Amino acid sequence: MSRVKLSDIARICRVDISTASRAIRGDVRVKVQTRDKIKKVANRMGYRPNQLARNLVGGATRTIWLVLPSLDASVDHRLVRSASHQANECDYTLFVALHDSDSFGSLATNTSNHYKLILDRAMQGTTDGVIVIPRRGLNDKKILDPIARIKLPLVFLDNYLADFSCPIVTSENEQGAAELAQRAVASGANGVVILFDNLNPVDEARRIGAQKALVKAGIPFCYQQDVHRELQSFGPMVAVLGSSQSSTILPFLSKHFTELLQHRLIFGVFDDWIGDPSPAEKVLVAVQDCDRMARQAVSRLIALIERKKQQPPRLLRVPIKELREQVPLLGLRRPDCRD
Amino acid sequence: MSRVKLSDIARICRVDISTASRAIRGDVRVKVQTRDKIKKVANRMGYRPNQLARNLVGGATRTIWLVLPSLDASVDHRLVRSASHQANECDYTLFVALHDSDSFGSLATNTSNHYKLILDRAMQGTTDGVIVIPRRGLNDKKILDPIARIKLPLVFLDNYLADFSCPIVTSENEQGAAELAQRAVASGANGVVILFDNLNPVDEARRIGAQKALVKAGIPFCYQQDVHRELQSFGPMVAVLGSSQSSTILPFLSKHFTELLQHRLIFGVFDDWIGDPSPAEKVLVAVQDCDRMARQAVSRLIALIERKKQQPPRLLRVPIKELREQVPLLGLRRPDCRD
DNA sequence: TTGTACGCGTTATCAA
DNA sequence: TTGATAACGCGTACAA
Repeated sequence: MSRVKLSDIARICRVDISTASRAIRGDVRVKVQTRDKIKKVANRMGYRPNQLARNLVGGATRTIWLVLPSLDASVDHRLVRSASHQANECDYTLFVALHDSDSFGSLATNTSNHYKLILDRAMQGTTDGVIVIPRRGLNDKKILDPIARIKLPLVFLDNYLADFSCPIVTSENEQGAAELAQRAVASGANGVVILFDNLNPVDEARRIGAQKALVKAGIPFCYQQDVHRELQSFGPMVAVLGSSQSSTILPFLSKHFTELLQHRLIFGVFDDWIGDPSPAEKVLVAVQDCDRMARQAVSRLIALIERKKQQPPRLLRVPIKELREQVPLLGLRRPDCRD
Repeated sequence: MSRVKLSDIARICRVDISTASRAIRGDVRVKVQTRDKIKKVANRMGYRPNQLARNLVGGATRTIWLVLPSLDASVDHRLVRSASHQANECDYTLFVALHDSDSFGSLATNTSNHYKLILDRAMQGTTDGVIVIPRRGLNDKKILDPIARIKLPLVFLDNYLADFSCPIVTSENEQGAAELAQRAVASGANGVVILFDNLNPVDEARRIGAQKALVKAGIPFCYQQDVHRELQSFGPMVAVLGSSQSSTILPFLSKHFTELLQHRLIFGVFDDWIGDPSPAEKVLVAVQDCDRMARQAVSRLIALIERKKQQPPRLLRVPIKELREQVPLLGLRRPDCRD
């Protein structure tokens, strides 16, 4: 288990530790002969410099972390994959850490402890910078503040906290939601239920986008809390817009099942819809450009680390990649749909 | 700016660093008054012990890595999620590293460089142990050998290399494939195409399992290379068994499209099938118990790290979780496909 | 109960 | 071109 260390190869080569250190890092100030010999010996003995010690004296690790609550949503997979790719291409190694906490389940105490733990480690020189995807419903300010204080390079991805001065990469959420609303209207919706909350900037932007579009189109809409009152006043076809199938639409659906089934339904969500449109006769999906988002986040973080000039917009909004429509697989459900 | 360290709070409390060190770790040999005071000050100043330094003096990092080629398959998501969970519960932090290389795409050179890089880092004291999911088609022996030499705790998950003496957690692959075959036969298959290759232990086990089951059932079968010759001799209904939809069944399907469409089809795969059974009238899915596999892998790795007694079977085969059937959503297909 | 002094493996700053 | 020495932040025998 004991690994070969610098002093070992120094002793064997009959040079000082410092010489060995320099030789191994390819310092030109060491004579070529000596350098080659030392390198050879080091290689032969399978020497691996101890990163812990290196970091302790304060070097770069060429390592970045992607810290996120969980891998539950498909967006997360995509972001992780692309970020990892991009990091590799830039000769960095990206490590992914999940802290298992989101707005819903899990005890806030325990999980936010893991969150803190991870960020704590990040501040101890183990990584050159951090990409954070904050939790949707909880406020991460207190947890992230120390990072800002230390001035450890930080970039927000997807979601973000407004009161940090670091780069942010997110989607054109306002526009995406607006398009969802427009398409719902174009598909015949007589009224719209907006489920975007305002617990975080992303949902807020989406709420605003949907709202603006509907005002402009002159279509009535309401928010979750007013469904009881408003739903009847809507026409026969109702659209329900929310951020995700599993955490927004489905809970809402099961809560207001009987009322909703009195209408023809259209769902509008971000990212993806798994399976059949179900009680709805159509699902609209605004697909985020995860690949581009992740790549941008990594690039910006690395620029920050290497102190290069930043690209202008601190808050970068990546356009929605695609607006997809899904209908039941084998044609009709309900009276009839489409064309 | 720079973080508060032990010497800071020692100076403020007018005690020696060592006393502060003891107090903070709750050593009983320090007077209760002093201890409480020091703890209070440390808390107030937001002191966080530097793990790097702690580790350097010879502790553990309470950190483990999960190294895998990519996050392409849904199995991977599940494994990552559960492993992360389990690690957190054991008060370890799990970091996920992807090296972007699998049997298919990507230049072997560049990607296996990242692979090496990651494992190199692993051997530099930054982690207490590593869980590896090897690549399916390529041999990782050379890359993993150094890890074994160093005796860094290592556990294989899902797939594995036979010639390492570390714990292995995988599925009951042989039995799973056998069940797939049996179910295919029970569903009326008159002949079976086995696409499990023998490039790795997992596929090998599956191939053997399917083969044994079919011999026992007296149903004719063939491997990929003999399809041309054998397919006609099969009856009207043919089953195709492979490890995954995207990397096995679909490529095979498109390669032998016209021949296959002369038969009624059943597909059998592991883990999941996304979307409609397509030209097949039924899909059989052997779902691996990723949660249990990941948890076992983490537990075993931690046991190894903490030098606890190992559970007997070095090669643990977790039973298949479920054998699912998927048929086209709205009843039968056949005469007319797709619109 | 507390302080002294050394070690952990490297890098960096001086001298030589 | 090389060597001695001081950091880096912390743990811990050993001494007081």
